[in-house]
Amino acid sequence: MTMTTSKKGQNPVLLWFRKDLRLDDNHALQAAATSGRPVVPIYIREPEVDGNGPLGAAQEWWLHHSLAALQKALGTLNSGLILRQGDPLAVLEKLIAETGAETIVWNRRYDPAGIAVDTQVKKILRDNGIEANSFAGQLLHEPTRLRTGAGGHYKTYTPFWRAFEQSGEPPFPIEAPEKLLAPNHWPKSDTLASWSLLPIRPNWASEFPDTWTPGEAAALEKLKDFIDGALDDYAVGRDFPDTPATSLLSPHLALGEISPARIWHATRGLSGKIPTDDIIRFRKELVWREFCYHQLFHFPKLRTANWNDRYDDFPWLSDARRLKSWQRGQTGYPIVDAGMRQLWRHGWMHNRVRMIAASFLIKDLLIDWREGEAWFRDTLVDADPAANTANWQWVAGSGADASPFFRIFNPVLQGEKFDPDGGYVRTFVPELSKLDSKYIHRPFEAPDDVLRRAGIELGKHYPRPIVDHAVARQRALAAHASLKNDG
DNA sequence: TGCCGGTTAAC
DNA sequence: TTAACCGGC
Repeated sequence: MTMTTSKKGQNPVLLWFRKDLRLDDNHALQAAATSGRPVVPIYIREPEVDGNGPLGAAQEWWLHHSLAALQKALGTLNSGLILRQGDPLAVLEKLIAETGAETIVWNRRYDPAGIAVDTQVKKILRDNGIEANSFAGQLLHEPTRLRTGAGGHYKTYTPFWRAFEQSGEPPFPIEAPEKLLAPNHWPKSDTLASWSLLPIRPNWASEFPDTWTPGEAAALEKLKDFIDGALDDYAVGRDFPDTPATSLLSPHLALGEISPARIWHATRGLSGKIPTDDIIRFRKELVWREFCYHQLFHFPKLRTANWNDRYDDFPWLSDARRLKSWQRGQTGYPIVDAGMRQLWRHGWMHNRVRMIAASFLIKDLLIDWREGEAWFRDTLVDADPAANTANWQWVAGSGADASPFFRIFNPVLQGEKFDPDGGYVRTFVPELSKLDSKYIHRPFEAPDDVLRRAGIELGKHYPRPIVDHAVARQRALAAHASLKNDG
């Protein structure tokens, strides 16, 4: 049968994948699979919005491999994945014309640019007689679901968490379908290689595969490993960057290779009916993700504007040299440099170290948090439009329920507290690997003979601190005090 | 999900 | 001399 002879009822359903690159717990997929019609799964590489690519470079590396994995997984359902690029509405209209589709389904996304696109697409397609249906599943609950007693949105985490807990269990995940009906005629697809998502020269992602396996299968495996292992010590272990105590699920979540509902419900029943401290702690992190989307939904400018406009007059410094030192992990503070180099090598940084590195940029260097947000967005494989922006504002003090600005991390003390033996530093700052643990977080205070024995000449093998923390702290407090005191 | 400096109390 | 505590930033 050819396209032109296909009868009504055999018109395919377009299944539009976005940041939901999975078969498990996928409601749009479920709707397509149970429609009784052939399904044409598609992925559209969308153009830049707001002068920023939708994805940073590290996440494009991930996307490449994730799409390859999804293509393969769809193959096991006797289906496939059509790749197109361009303005989504134009691409969809073309695909509708090519396939005769009368229905399109997708899972909702919650970043402002995505919402704007989807709202327009849905309206225009519906005006043209196309059935366009969207589904939930990227969050545990829709960002509009929880309301304060006064009917507004939450501005602090603890009441949000309480309301979340009291509002009932998140929906249970659904299983992947076993089969999809293939169309009689597959539309043309771009090749994945033609999108050039992988870095070529220099290949800064060369070590990513040692750390990461993108794709749904690896995500589910990682979840199982975490539940069976590290979750048991999560509440304490999560703060120690040299300990494998975190889930490592963030990049999988960021592109929707695994659903938060799947994760949430996987943590039940480990120790009877009552969740342990470790489980609660972990679930609270999932709910922080929800809280970040809650903020972004109700304050769409979150990436570019201070949530608290009191910070609009903050006297940030422009300092390209120091910004570059921070980006390259050459600040002279080992815990900061280890974190920034882990970010570059693995596309990921341990959460505790993210806070330390972010505090250093904002408070020790007085560089605008937006510079940090942009760098993380480009280099993190788990970059998320809500979490990345909300968390930078959290450190800066400008965000919702943010850390007070006067909470300034001392990078030496933080290193000594959370990386006491310096194992994390030695891994990512190898030039310090032979330094005594006593000085591993303060090489600038090490006696000459200690440095000599470790083969280190400060200023040559490893930088002296680019700022004196005690001085920088005072400068930061003074800068903060210069703001109008209205809250 | 701080740090700092001052005070107090025990030795 | 040091640990514990506290207020201020």
